[in-house]
Amino acid sequence: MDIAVERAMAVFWSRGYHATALPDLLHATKLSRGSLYAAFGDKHALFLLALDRYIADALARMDSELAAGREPVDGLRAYLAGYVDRTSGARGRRGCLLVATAMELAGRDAEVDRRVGHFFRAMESRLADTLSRAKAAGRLAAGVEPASAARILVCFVEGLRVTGKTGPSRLASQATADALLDRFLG
Amino acid sequence: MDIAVERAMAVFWSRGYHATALPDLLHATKLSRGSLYAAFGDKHALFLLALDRYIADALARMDSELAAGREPVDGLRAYLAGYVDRTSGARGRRGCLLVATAMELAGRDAEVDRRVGHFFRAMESRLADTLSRAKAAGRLAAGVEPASAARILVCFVEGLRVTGKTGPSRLASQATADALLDRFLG
DNA sequence: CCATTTAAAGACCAATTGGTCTATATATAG
DNA sequence: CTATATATAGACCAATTGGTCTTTAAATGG
Repeated sequence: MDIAVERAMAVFWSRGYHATALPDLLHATKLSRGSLYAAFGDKHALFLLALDRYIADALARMDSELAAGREPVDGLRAYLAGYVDRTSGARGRRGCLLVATAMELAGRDAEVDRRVGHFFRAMESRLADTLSRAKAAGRLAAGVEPASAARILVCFVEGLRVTGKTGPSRLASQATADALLDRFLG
Repeated sequence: MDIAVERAMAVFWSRGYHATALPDLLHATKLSRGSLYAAFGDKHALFLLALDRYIADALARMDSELAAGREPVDGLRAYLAGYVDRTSGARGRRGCLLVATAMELAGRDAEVDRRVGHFFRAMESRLADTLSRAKAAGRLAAGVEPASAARILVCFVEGLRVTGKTGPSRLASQATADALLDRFLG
């Protein structure tokens, strides 16, 4: 049933929660109505599974980009490059399941609230760790605090996902990300 | 009919486009079904009017915060403080009609695309102008380009709107905004 | 006070929503 | 080969969707 969650995730990702109708999910998962309800309960439960998978994928990718064995500054560059890639052109227009969900459902769905909050905290703490390692290696500019720089980066990349919906060019986005990182590096 | 658009805006703002049902709009505007359709055509047309109003309000506020007669750095501080206020606590949880709309409808609704694109361009150009004035006054740190700093700020404030859905504390958000601005100032 | 426009109330519509259930087909196990 | 479990297709459901239309009430202008 793993593949069904992945396919459902793709539909919710492209259309959002409310705009995804049951026939969309049946078509994407190639499941019958009965099988889908037997396996997942209802639309909302399936959505939460899809969201969980999306979050797990994002955090796993982050862990590999910011791996402890790597040069922290290289990790940050790879992390930002990944976001630039995912927020430019057609991939940018597709958007982000987590940001779309936060805007559509957070504050009205406690299960979503928990997941969104957890994701932002997890992202921020990984960035703060990496920035601390960079600072210890003397790679950060004077006066840059890892904790607040991490919060800035979280806002920046989530903002990239928003502006990315207009499908900006990769070049412009990359230059913007580079300019921000340059402000942090010594 | 101005007040009706304003009330409709408040509903779309709180619930999003798809989750707003006609009875919600009728209740909020205190209009009858017939009157609403006679005045605005349909749900989608009313939504676009509400979005236009939201955008006009945001740009007007920005023009006053970043007024040409003012010290540009003071303007930037006021601008960021406004975002901090609107993205913390309960106001943060309410979210942003423009960001929610971008995530929910951009790429599937050409009228929305045009408006979202216009808004981001307008915001970026206002910020770039203000940053240029700051640079001319010698208030910018060495190596800070107004154009890319403006794009960074657009991403940052839109990211604040996303993370704001978790209702963070005003203090933390303000400290983050201050830390970012400090990276730009000499 | 009357005539005319304007708006309100709400019946009504077909289509769609998420969800259940039954009947049929298909595997699978013995 | 047969018995049983599993999944399919799709009928069916009440509720809700956005939207129209008619009837009644309320303003408004003369």
